[in-house]
Amino acid sequence: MPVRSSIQLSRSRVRLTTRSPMTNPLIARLRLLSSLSEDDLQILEAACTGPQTVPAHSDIQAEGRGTEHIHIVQSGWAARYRLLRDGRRQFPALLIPGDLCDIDALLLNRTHFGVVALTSCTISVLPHARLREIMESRPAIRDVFWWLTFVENAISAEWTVGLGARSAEERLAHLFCELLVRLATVEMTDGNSYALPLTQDQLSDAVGLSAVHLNRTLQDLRGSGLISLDGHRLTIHNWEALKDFSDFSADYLHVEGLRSGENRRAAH
Amino acid sequence: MPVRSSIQLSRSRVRLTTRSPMTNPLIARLRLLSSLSEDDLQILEAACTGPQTVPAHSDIQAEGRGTEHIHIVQSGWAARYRLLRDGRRQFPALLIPGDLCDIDALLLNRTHFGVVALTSCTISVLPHARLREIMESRPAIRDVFWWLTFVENAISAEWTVGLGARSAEERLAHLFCELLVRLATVEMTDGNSYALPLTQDQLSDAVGLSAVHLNRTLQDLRGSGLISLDGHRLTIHNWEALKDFSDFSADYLHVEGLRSGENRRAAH
DNA sequence: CGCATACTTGAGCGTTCTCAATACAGGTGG
DNA sequence: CCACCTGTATTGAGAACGCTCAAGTATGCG
Repeated sequence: MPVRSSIQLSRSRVRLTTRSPMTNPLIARLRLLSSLSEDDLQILEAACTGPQTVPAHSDIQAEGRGTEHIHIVQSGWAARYRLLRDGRRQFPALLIPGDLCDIDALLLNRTHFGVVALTSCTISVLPHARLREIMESRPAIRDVFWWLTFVENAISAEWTVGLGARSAEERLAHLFCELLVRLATVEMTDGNSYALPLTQDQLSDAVGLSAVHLNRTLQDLRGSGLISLDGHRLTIHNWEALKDFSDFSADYLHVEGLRSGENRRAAH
Repeated sequence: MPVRSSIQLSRSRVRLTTRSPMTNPLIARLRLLSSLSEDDLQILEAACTGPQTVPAHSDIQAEGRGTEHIHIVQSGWAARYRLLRDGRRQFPALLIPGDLCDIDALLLNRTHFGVVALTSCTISVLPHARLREIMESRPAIRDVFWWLTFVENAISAEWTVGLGARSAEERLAHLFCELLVRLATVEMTDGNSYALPLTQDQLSDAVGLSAVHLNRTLQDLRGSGLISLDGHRLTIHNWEALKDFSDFSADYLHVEGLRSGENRRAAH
């Protein structure tokens, strides 16, 4: 039993050698977590058109607008955001490669949240019309997108709990745990360490703290020896202790994948 | 222009005379907000089995369990909850008649949130297997359930924003606005007033405040003349002012109903 | 080298918390 | 009808937490 255990996701379904580093991370994630066939994955990948670059700080999707595409983060970090009257800003979600920015626009007229690129991002686009076609002919894909919606919902609920009931330090530690697990599913971690290219300002909008207090909280966390954050690389020195401190459990991220599906099959 | 304007939802599709007071509130809500046919509504209503009574304070769905049914609130108030190690509790969602308690269990193995009855509730049950059958034969119903998921998601995001960026008083005022609109869709309001059967303890778990501070915040709100809360009836004396104070906009509740659907039709 | 952005630190204030006591309400049994 | 009991609401006081304002220090880029 190593003193510093490290997070480990099952990678049984992943064939690293067959994937170029430029592979769509959403596809990578679904290959790992869903039971979609290679066929389905390829159809989906083909439907994602033209990754285009969005510079940091600019909107991927403006607040209150409609859209006819789903935006998918290919590389870089983004966030859903909401501006309050007096200029306060809150991120209800942080988006990393493989995340859908605005799937809710598929059925909702307007997204009342904007999506902003926190770093320079490449974003690919999946037209609603095309996705509807695909979902019609491939029910498994439809289920996967619904599943993704549920997972997002679970993350959102967990953030609500954190903001409502956890202290600043716990909240931040919890976020670092969440990010390790989520980044691991798209192979953006290196052991217990990952690149965290956000500014403290941006982090503070995610955890609902002022930038000043975020800075101090970060120092407390560093001081406790649980993590370090130098340059923009976050390292978790003691995963078990950080998990324990922040009361983190990866359950809500549903990293174990889709329900195995006897019931679904039985029903069809 | 009345000084105290009152909230008004379009009720054009509702035929009040044809509905008994015992009608399934989920069906009532969908009749109002979705474009489901009367046929679809009836199929759905028929699939909701045996409303059963759950006493206040007991679990409708235990934390971390799986389930083979969707639980639907018929009457009474419930909440999704999450317990933290040290006993703190947070509600990521408040559930009123017509709400689905645990639709995510349809695709997720376990719900990591519990559902508790806040008052005595009647809960009806929709078996997953049956719902899957129905969704297979009635795509419109499938879309409506996905739409409901998105709306929940939007509410959850809005709560995140509130907890992260709004003051105690704004947060509480915002919740009162939200509840007015949501209750109006199931006809549980009387003008700008509604029964709010929750204890202050329960309210405090929804807005992430201590019970003591919730009490004081409530008094501030009462003192400002915007609302009153006597017995368990909440009255909003000045809807516009309360909306303005809490920066509330009903957009995120999507009370205007499903997207009109040209795109959906075009794709099929 | 200089400017802009990000990070850090200090100090004081305001909000929200905890602990603890008190008041009030509804329901039960004597 | 009253005494009591439990749960809920209210109040006070002090402490902790997180905020704002403001200054100062890195760091990176042109």
